[in-house]
Amino acid sequence: MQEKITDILRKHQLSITEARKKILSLFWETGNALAHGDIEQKSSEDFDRVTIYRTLQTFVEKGIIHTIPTSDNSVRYALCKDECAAGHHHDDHVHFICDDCGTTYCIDEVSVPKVKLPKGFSAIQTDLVISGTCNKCEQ
Amino acid sequence: MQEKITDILRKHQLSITEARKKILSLFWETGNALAHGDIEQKSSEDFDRVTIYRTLQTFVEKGIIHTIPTSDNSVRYALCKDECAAGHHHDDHVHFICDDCGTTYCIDEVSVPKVKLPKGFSAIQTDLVISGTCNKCEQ
DNA sequence: TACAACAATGCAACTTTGTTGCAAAATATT
DNA sequence: AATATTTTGCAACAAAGTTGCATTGTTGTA
Repeated sequence: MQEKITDILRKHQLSITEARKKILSLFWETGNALAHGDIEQKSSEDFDRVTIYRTLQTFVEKGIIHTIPTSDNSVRYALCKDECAAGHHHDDHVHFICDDCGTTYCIDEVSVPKVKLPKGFSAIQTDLVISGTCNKCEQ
Repeated sequence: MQEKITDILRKHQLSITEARKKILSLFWETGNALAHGDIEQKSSEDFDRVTIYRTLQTFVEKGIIHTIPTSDNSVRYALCKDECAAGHHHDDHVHFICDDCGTTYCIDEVSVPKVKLPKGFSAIQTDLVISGTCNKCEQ
């Protein structure tokens, strides 16, 4: 586990620090997406708020995590798959946000369908975000 | 024009005030989506910041405008079509955000494709947001 | 039209969220 | 182990969003 974490950091040419190891392992443990606030709650005793901001920013730039757009002004982050490289994210899976429990899922098995745009519009990034009830909150 | 604006407000059982008329007409004039900041810039001399927050909130609740999720922590708002009612938004069109000029478009002619979700997940709202270059910034 | 009831606004104060510069501490490099 | 480089924490700040309350504006009714 710790081995895997440090491996990822090393692969992306980042120095191994406590903050980065902790935050990265939070993503691995939960499996789901995390907002800045989530991380702050789970590690505010260990790290300064500023460190979390900077760490997340670094991870996004290096292609370790990607952002998920939401309607409620709270960007969430989730682990990227291996194909993501620095500055070039290739996350074409669907994101699901549960209205009940607030959990954000990466639905890897469903990919975002291609869409034809009007003349003059060219797509670089496509995000499909679905909200509703997740499999834990159903019934 | 002014007639149309007051009509919309009346239809949604909202009292006709200067702030609401002004903000609603801003949406009609630009045609595109607006962030809170955009509105504040265009009317900060006329209204207090708080009034804009509350007006936007009211409009969303009444189904006059809808929010568009973005990855950069800046919720944008756009006019709803007639099918939207209080608390029940039915916007199934695609949203496009230009990386160059920042303009947010509602692409009404393209509708969001239906997506099959894993067992236990049920969708209530689906948002498809595409970023790239718009028809004014191309070439 | 004037009046009362109600709703919306502005103001002030506050909370939350995010940013920046710089010295101290930790990490990497030799 | 010593130096160069990076990262972190702190403080101070800027921006974004919220809340309570007195004042103003709007609506419905007489």
